[in-house]
Amino acid sequence: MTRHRATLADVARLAGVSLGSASRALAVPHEVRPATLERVQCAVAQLGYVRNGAAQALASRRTKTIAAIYPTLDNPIFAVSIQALQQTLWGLGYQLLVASHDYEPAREVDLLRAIVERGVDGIVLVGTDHADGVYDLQRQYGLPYVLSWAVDETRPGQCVGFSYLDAAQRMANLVVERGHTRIALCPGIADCNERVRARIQGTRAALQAHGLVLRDDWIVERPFTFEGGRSAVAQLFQASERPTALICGTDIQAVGAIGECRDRGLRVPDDLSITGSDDIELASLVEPKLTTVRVPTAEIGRRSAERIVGLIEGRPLGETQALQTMLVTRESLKDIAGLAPHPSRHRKEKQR
Amino acid sequence: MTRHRATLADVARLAGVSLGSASRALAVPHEVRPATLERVQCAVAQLGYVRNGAAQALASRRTKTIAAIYPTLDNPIFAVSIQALQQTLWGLGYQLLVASHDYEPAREVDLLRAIVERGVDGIVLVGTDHADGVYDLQRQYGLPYVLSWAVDETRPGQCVGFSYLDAAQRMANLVVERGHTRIALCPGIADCNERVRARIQGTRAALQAHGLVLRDDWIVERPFTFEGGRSAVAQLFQASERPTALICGTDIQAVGAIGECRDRGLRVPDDLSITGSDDIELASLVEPKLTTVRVPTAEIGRRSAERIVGLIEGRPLGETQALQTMLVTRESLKDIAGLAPHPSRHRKEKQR
DNA sequence: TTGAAAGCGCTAACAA
DNA sequence: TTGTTAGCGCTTTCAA
Repeated sequence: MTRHRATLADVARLAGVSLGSASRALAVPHEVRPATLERVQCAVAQLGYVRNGAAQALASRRTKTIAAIYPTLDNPIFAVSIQALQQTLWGLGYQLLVASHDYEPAREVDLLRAIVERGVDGIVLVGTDHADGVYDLQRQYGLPYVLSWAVDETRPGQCVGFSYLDAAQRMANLVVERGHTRIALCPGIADCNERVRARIQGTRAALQAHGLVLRDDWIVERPFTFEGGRSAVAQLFQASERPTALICGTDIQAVGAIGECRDRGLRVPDDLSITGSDDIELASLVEPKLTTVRVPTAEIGRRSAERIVGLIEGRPLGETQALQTMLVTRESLKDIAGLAPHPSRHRKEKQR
Repeated sequence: MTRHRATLADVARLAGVSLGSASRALAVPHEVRPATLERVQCAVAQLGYVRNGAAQALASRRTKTIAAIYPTLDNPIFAVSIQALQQTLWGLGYQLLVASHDYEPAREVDLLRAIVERGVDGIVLVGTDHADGVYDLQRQYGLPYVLSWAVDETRPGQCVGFSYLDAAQRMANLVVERGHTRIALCPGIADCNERVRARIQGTRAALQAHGLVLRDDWIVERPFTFEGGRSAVAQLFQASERPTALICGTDIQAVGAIGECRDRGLRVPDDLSITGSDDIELASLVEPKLTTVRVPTAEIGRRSAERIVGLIEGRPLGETQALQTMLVTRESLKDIAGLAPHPSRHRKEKQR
């Protein structure tokens, strides 16, 4: 209720110590005499003193704040990761500033500039594909940064993620092993998104290894939304030649695709197998349950927090290594090996 | 690449103007001579000058940052709202600091204290039910705040939300009109959450108005997660007497409940009608599609941003009024009016 | 272990 | 319109 907040000088005065001692009592309590400490603490309580962060930041050159820039905040995969990031940072004594660029590269540069102006100790970005301005700003101001959802050998110690390439290959292998040869891909939108490109590349490689080809007109780039998945199905089914399997870049797209199939009277997986990626909680709640690849969503948030703080506080945590992903097979992917469309094939189905 | 960032003094020196002019050129460009402005801008560009936010905050007593404290960040309803909040704030020239307390009141006080220390211009909270410490801190430091997801006549101009009471009543009315008399409620967890209490109260009132009662053992308090919905169904179906309808507090719980029913071989809505709330995108993608109540999720984020900034900048936006909600009827709620449990009844089913 | 004092980089009041 | 200057509240030498 006082007109202005008590300052540290007020505290020092009331405690009968110097400004320096008061500051130390708060910052390094073990370096002041217990008696001094107590008097300061008492004065703090009495005045309801709360530190002025701006002054502290100005004098110490540390803001104890990390900024994170995401494509969007409302994709569940990012939301879960942000939640873990924030919680971990809080445990480490840092606050989290968030922003989203909605997949617009230019916007990301603007955001970053504003954030640098505002002052943060470190930055967490998503992926490796950023406008030059992003890296320029970082270089210029020597801000520590972590690229989450990424692995990049050229940036040891700055990435936290898993291999999208590997995950895509394994999923494609699984689909092929289940007997599919007419496979479509709804990978997201490749522009400015190396994760989407890795997905395409991995899928293509896996198909080629089996003597199949990933047709260009069956790569349907759509946003990472339910609607994106819906519209991919709509697009694929307006052509005469149709795939038997659709590999989606995210579970969200896959669920949207399933919904669109239902609305069109297509049975999943009988008429179309659909797979997702991420293994969000929803994946096992939809009908049919989704075959997908589990990715370490919360772990990425947690480790990104630890790593950026480690970088800031000069505790390098060693090189990063790719986190593991895991195929989760459920009902949305049908085994059609042995059920050849025309000629019959024979092959053991169970357990491979 | 310079060892330290250029300061405004550097800019002023290079431009051959005073510190004050340089400051004004950046803050109020129309109040300096065009020639001066240009020289400053030129120097800024040449030095790659970026303002020091801490110094600016210290001198001006404004941080251009808003903090928002949410129960969790990964509930889609909050994620969408946060996204809108952040985008709107960015347009108004503010940054967003976020934190989550995981429904622990004590944690919220800690977070708020840390945030106040760090320095923000205003705060956005969720709901009205907060530990005393929260309001104490606010009062003590005179921080402007907005309560989102709330309506409260005692705080004119500080709330942005809709009436949970009204929404709950209307949903309960709908369920009763469809012929249900054995109605269970999975409202969330009431402790420290006035929204959940309003839901219970509204549902109870609606039932009473129809001469029905909301049985205490059919109020199943569960977290706002898929799992919460699952476990509500599990709980209800271990008793011998069973409801014909389950009203869930969120779509997430409703989808979890549907999943649990499926796993137990119960048909929705034939064996159990299920309704949700929020009308998240998923609501129309699950099978059966969810009857729910649409709430203005993004609008709440947007308006909260406008309101908190209005409060800070002394542009009061007038009293807040409750936003509107809308019942959305889909397949998960069965019309059993006219279909008596044993004796058969006849009545037109379609289109009501 | 403590106190004194010099900034940190900027804003804003005031004077010119 | 511009320059000068006194802080904003804290951290951090340096000396005592």
